[in-house]
Amino acid sequence: MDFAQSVYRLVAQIPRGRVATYGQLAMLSGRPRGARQVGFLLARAPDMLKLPCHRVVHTDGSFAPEGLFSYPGGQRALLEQEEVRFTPGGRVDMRVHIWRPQPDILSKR
DNA sequence: GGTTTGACCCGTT
DNA sequence: CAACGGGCCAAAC
Repeated sequence: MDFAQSVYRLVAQIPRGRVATYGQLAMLSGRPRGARQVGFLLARAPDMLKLPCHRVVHTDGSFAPEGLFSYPGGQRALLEQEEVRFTPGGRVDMRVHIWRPQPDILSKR
């Protein structure tokens, strides 16, 4: 399967209130060192896919650069709406919200 | 076809 | 937690 397709499909499945990391998505898509490519793919993802891109963060729970999300308050505000909890340092509490998909996530369909 | 550029990641300080 | 250095890889120039 195509790398981009795999990434897009995975992002589409991240549930509300949970987050995935770029590296994690790269790993699940069979390209362990392709984290930067995941970022690239999200940047140019077709709008019609309506992907929950705000649920993708850095491994340390920090966000994408300011200004990427047109939404007022940015990525953080979008996550707050899903009742995501943050650390005192202002990052996503990964211990709680990291997404753990079932192993067969890619084999379906 | 070499160089620069990123929605990255990791270890060290 | 922040700052730095080094590694990473495909696109864009």
